Amino acid sequence: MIKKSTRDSILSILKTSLRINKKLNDVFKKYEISEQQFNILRILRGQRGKPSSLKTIQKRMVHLMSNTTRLVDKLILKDFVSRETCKFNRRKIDIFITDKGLKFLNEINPIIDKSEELMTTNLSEEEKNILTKLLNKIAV
Amino acid sequence: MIKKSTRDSILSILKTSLRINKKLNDVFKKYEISEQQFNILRILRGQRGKPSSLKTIQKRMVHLMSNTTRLVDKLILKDFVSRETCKFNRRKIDIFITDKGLKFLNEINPIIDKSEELMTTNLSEEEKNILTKLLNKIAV
DNA sequence: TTAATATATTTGTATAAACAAAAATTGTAT
DNA sequence: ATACAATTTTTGTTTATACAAATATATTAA
Repeated sequence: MIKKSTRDSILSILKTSLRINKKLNDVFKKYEISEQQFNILRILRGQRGKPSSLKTIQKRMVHLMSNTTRLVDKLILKDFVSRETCKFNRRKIDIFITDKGLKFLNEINPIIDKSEELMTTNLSEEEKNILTKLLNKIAV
Repeated sequence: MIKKSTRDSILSILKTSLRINKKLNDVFKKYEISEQQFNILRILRGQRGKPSSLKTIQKRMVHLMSNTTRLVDKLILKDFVSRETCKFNRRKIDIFITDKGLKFLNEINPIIDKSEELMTTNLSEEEKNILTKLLNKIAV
């Protein structure tokens, strides 16, 4: 028999995650971008000019799903990233964020940040830290 | 500027949720059922013989997505549920879990439970309770 | 050098999800 | 009774996801 505390905590994680995603997606939708595309942009910005390969991006993505290729395709259509084959290893694809991509990111990022702050207003600093610590001990 | 504690806690929730889902899906996959189908079966079992309408199921589902119809279609193919139009309101569809469905659920449920216990072994009872309490204060 | 193996990306395909619109039935107001 | 609105479910369509197979390049070993 499963413990009530176990079921409750697991279920709370799943449900809270869905609530968070829902709120974030409201913002993403307004800006006509998907969460995954947004995450890729952030990963690329973090590179500060250095190119990323698809593999690198994929490893860092929150949702490690399969089709980074097709996500990048969409970002290219929007002119948010550029893609060229790596000079030193032609198997690799170098992906960069464009100025337009950076500009877009700088526009939407504070809104996401604000949304995240708003979602956690009911928690103190200390509580957020405890929460993070506890979560990191789950399903490792 | 977003607080580190905020970003960390939100990201931890999303990532932990993905880890949990991944582990659960390993079990579901082995039993050739989807998480959503499993959830529907559990909702139906909770009715103890009383029929559920699609609407009721949808409201109780963790992922409140749209296509309960097609999920039920799949459960019917497996003979896990049955469907008939409600006698009193012909717009409604009465959905029941079958004996085969119950049997299946009783088989897979303890495995899911065990998996959930395993995922939370690093937390004490008290920690799990704290976790649940903190999560329920987020994105409400 | 050649063959075999490993790595990185792309493509194909099958399935699921999101969303809107349609269809069927019921309830309500005039 | 009729028209109109509300409820419940189904269907259509577009997009996303998961997974496997294919392709291209690089590395290693014989």
